Amino acid sequence: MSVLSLPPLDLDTGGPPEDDSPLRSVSTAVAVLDCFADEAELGATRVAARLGIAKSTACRMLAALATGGLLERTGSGRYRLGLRLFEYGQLAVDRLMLRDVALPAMGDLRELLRETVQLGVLVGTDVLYVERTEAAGMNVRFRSEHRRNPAHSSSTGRVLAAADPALVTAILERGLRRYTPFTVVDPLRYRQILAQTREQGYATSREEFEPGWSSLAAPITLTRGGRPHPVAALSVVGVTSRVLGPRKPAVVQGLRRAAARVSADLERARS
Amino acid sequence: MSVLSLPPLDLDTGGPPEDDSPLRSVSTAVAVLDCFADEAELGATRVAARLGIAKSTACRMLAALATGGLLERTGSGRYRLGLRLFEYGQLAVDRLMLRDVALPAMGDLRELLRETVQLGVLVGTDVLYVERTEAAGMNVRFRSEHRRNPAHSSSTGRVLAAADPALVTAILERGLRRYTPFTVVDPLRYRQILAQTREQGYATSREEFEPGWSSLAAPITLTRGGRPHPVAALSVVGVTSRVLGPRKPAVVQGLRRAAARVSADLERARS
DNA sequence: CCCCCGCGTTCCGGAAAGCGGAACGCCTGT
DNA sequence: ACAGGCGTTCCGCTTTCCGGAACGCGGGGG
Repeated sequence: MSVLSLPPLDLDTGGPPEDDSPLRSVSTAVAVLDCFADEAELGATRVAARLGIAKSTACRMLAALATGGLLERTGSGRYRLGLRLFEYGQLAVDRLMLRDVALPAMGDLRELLRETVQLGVLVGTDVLYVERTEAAGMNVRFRSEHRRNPAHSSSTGRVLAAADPALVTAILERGLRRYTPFTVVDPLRYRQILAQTREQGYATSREEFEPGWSSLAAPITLTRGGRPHPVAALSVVGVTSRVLGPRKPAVVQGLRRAAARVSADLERARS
Repeated sequence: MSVLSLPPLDLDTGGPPEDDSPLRSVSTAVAVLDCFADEAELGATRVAARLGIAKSTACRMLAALATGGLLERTGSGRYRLGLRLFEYGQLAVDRLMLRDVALPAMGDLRELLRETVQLGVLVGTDVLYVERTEAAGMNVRFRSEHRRNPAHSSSTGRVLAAADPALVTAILERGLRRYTPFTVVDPLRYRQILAQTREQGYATSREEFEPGWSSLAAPITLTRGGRPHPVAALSVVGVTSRVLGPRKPAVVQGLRRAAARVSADLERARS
């Protein structure tokens, strides 16, 4: 089912050892970390092979990262991502002062619509979801393969791109990859959709990333320099007939109200 | 109220530039990251001052970490923790195959007791909570200052230390710091409590970390080498009278059942 | 309005640090 | 028992990185 939705794969991992920057050791250390995005456990030999560096170098990198707490040793001498990364990651999100502000509105919206509600921000040309409240009764916290989306095929990405011409350029340069038969891959059509998004104040994505699933998104804005500027987006995702069918007006209304509420609360929180 | 509960502060940050390891640049890069545990935004000058390194060095470190995505540039030329850290952190927790397995049981337990339920693991001599379901109706996701606890004063830490003599040694070496008038700081009494924890199969902490709040914890075990070995713990935290008063037997029973269920599910998941 | 201070960044030479190749134990699977 | 693979260590050469000083800029005070 979700075999189609392979994660977009990080840029330039697995290729040559990396180059374009000072501090070569730090760059390779980051590249080593990146190796663990794909595999849960790695040893020095695997890492050395993937990055094209000497085994001894890989071993030192792993050891250094482990003493720093970014990696942990598993019993068998291999390594995995360390829990200190979890702490740092939580701090990174906390400091956006976004999740805490948005959670109440997200909970209410989920209750109102009985659908999954997501809070997404932009990272590069991808959308990263920093919080999600699941629709169904039970908590199935979102798994890694659904934590990041290409911006062009998600409603969240569109609502953010609609107000950012530079981002649109970057997205088009990267190319509109097709994920389903419905994915919009024509640049002209994509720009039309963005224009429509600007007019409406919300965006939709009809089964453009995963068959059967659609989403709507509304921007969370922050007033910068007099004009409201989107910094994140709230989105509702669900089975197409449930979110884009007869209930669509209700979904849109609830979504826009929730996004407006979060925007106001965020404005207040950033005193 | 929570002024007492200062986070335990990471080891060896803010001192000399770090030393005991090969790969000096990587070590200092990690030290640079650590600087951001305390402050949300930092520039080259501040970092250089904190670590006792040259300003130029700090600048290169920041730039390298930023190109790696571990840091992000804020508008004014300063830096903050990057969202890639959030991704790595989520991956690190996902790969424990713990949170997903535990969430259903945690939700049920919260419904049953109407109290906050936590899932904690050990990192060094601290307890790190990787998931928490809040008691009250609404989601106030746990803030950074309550995401990490010293192991000696928390029920979770005791349930984990009860089965790990080496950990007890480490905890005692570090010292039993006092947080409230009720914190157990006598090593002998601490060992007695651990013995009692071993007998009972669960641990308690009566206002030993924050006045008014107490907790109970039960171990999540994994059979390794024939014997069950605790790898995490479920805990219930609430106002003392509500969790250690007349309801205590019910809390203990629910907690133990939930922990047993998670242990069984975890055993099954690690096929 | 201009100046000055402080910041982040860049440049450069000396020198220490890290890279790679090969050798060493250890565990596993046969 | 043996052999293959792993993570780790050692060592010399060379590369890369550190620190100090200079640069450009932006903001706040005179």
